[in-house]
Parts: sequence; structure tokens; C-alpha cells
Amino acid sequence: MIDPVLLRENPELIKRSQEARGDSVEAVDSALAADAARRAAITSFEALRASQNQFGKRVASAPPEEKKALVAEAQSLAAEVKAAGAAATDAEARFTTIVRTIANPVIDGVPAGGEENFSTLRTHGQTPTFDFEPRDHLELGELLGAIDMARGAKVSGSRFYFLRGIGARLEIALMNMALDHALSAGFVPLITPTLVRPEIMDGTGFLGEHNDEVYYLPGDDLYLTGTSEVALAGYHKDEILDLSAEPLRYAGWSTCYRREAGSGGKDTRGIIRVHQFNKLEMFAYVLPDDAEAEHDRLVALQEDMLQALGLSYRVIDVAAGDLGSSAARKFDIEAWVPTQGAYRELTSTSNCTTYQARRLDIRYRTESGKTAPVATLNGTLATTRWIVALLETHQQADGSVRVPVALRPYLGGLELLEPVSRP
RNA sequence: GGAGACGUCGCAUAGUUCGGCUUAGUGCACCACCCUGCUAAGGUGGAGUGCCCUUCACAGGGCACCGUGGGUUCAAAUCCCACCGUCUCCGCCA
Repeated sequence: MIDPVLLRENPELIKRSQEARGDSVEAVDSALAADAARRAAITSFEALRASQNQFGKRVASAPPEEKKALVAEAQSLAAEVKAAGAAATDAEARFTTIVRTIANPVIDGVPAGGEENFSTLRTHGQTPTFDFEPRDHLELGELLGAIDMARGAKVSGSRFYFLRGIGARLEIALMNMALDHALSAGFVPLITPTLVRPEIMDGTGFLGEHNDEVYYLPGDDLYLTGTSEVALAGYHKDEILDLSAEPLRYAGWSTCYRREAGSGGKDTRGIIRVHQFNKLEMFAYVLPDDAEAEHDRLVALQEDMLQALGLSYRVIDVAAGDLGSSAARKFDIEAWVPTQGAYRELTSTSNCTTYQARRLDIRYRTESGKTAPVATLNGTLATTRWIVALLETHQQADGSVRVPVALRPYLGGLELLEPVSRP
């Protein structure tokens, strides 16, 4: 949720952000009007309530023979209070409904516009070239006995798969490498719940524009999370954190579930876009003033990983219209996928500033002793999808795949993935 | 799944029987000051969260909050209902 004080004091800033995102600018004026109505309703309710409280004291201390008359008098006042209370509640709800449609104001420098309006911050590594016709990740995965899409579909439907043999080991290796990297950067590992309550899902902002993407279990009123960010953000819900010494940093390890509802026909081959995958996610709770520096730090950690794996990539500053409501800025790292001749997203890191924390009521104490919402940030450190870039980038003419040096310790020293005879 | 107990201001608790004397008492911890040659002990005072109003500000006033949400009532921590959570016992269990 945006800061209501900012809304009141600097609506123009929010309007500019809405404009850059391609979201409703009028929503800002509606929210201002709803805020004024809400405050007026609260004020009149509280005045009535105060007089009712006073009256209650008179009734309590009145002699029995006067009580009856006083009670009769109080009844009409009670009705007024009730009506005013209901009006205040309604006005509050209307304000909340409108204000929650307004996305986090983007940070200066974020490019305006939609998906294609990103700006490239930097690229790293030569895009790989081959003196043979490169195989795509699924063909390689099948040769290596690593990926089994057909049986995944048999058991669970399209966009499901089995990782087997070296494929399964590869994923575990990647996750462990990422975990070690996170540990050395001071992150606390957390294996998170993947089923969460509605208020947690809602608090993290995933029931808004991502609603169609989320698996829901009506029998239990629980949601399957599409990223451990949800549980990691919910972890400190309703708490006042001490961030004075240093930020709280967590590395969440979880399976992620996504319906991929709007992506029919897109990326149907292989494990690029699937309903279930594993991810190691970084999450940081920091003081608002430190958020941008932390954001840079998260990207740097991601780049370390991609560089260690010998992948060619670019870092992009995602355009305002492609941000998602909670993020004030988002950096994606996209790795080169040779057979697609394109960069594909491997990581994403968002600075949600105080937007997510305000909804989840996660605060810290300022120097004056007041409470204020913290800033939250999140970012990918490894996912199943990385296998795609890894296999394609390091493949050789015979279908074997070289293992990057940094990954070898996680595969028992294995240097080469070789085709198996019996897939 | 069944039966029962419980959920109060950071922690521990009182208050719930019989609704108003609760602006929720007490102890510990915390902060400030006082006192004592130092320390310990003691004394006095302060202190929660959110929102609204007045104010340049300092500050002041008000409303709400006793797990959450409803209800009854002139009035709810207290009565009623639902839900959530914790614990105990029983049942079930890949």
C-alpha cells in the first residue's frame, strides 16, 4: 500500500508514477476524495461516541429512580452512534479499496512504458557460438536422461516434468551452490511453507494482478505460493523489527507453483515455463534509506552466480508498466539462450520499498521512537530454469555438456555430462 | 475427526462468577530523576499500538484496541455466535 501521507501531501508524484506505469491517473484523485470523506466520517463518529461515553458514565452513577429515564434518552443516541460508526467503516473500506489499486510509486530513473521499454544496464560475456548445430535444452536433456516431459504430462498434465538422473542432480547442485553463496553473504536459510493463508497471499500483493496465476485450495482456504517471497514476507508480519545494526536477510528454499494461466501456447517446449519448479530466493528487510543500496547488492550476488556458471547475460532495468504493483524498481537478469537467439529471464530482483511492509504491518523504530514501515527486497539466486541456459551454453557437438568449474564440487567433481544410452 | 482447557499492556499474571466503581490492577524487565560514601537495596515519576482533530512547531484533546470478526445492551475484557491459534487426551495416518 502506498503511504497515505504521501498521497495527501504529494499526489503529483503518485500521478507521475501512475502515468509511467500506464495505470489510472484518476485513481489518485478518487483516493484523495475518499480520504477526505473517510476522515470526515471518522471525525463525526468519534464526536458522537465521545458524548455517548460521557452519557454512559452518568447512567452508571445515577440513582435507580432516574436510571430508567436516562436509559430511554440514551437509546436514541446509541442509534446515532451506530449509524455514524457504520458510515465511518464504509468510508474507510471505500478508501482502502481505492488506495490499494494504486501501485508503488516508481523510483526516479525507471524507464516509463511497457515490457519492451526496458533499459539495458550492462551485458556480460560473449554470446556462445558453435561450429555445429546446437541442440535445444530439451533435446540435450533427453539425450542426457535428465528431463522427461512425456511422463510429466502423463502423471500431472502439460507443463509438468520429471527431472531424473543428472537432471535431478543438476538442480540440487544449483540450489546448493546458490545456498552456499547466500550463506557466505550472511543470509539465514529458511525452508518455507508453500501453502499460505489468504491474508499472507493478499498482503504480499499476489492476489491483485497475479490472481489468475495462483493455485487455490478451496477446501482448506489456502494458496500455493509461486515463490517463497510470499512466506518470507509473511514471516515478520505484524512485527516491529530491530534493523539498527544490520538488515535481516533470508534465503528461502522452496518449490514454486504457478498456473501460467495467461501463457497458453507460449514456451510450451521443455522446462522454460512450468507449473512447478524449485527456487532459492533472497529476501531482505532493510531501513528505507538503505533499500537502493541493498537492491544493488542483490543484483551483484545474482551476477556472481551467473558469472561463476559461465553464462552470458544482460541486466535490465524493467520498465514501469512491467513492474508489478509492489515493486518500485525491478532488475531482471536475462541469460542468452543459444537456440532461441534471445535473452531469457533467469533472475528478477525487486525493491518493494515500504509498499509490501505497509500492507503486512512490518515496522521498525525510528530514532525518535516512532514506528515506520521497513523496506523489503527480494531476488532470485537459482531456479530450475537455469538448467536451460546451462545445458545450451556449455553443450558440445556430441551432445555432452561441460560442467562449469564452480558447479563441479556440487556434482562430486563431475566435469562432463554425457549422453546416456537408455533414456 | 472427537472431547476438553486456554488465549489480557515486552514477559508473568489479576480481573470474566454477578456487564457500569477498569482512563485494565500487580510483579519483573525498561527509561528518567531522587536517596545512600560506592555497589546492592529503597523512593518518585514515566512508559503500548493505530487513527482523528487543533498546531508552523512544541504540545494538547479525542476515538479505538484485552486472539480475530460479528451480535446483544444505554453500557462488553466480562454475556452470545463464528473463526483462528496453543495445549491435553482419544481416534486416524502414505
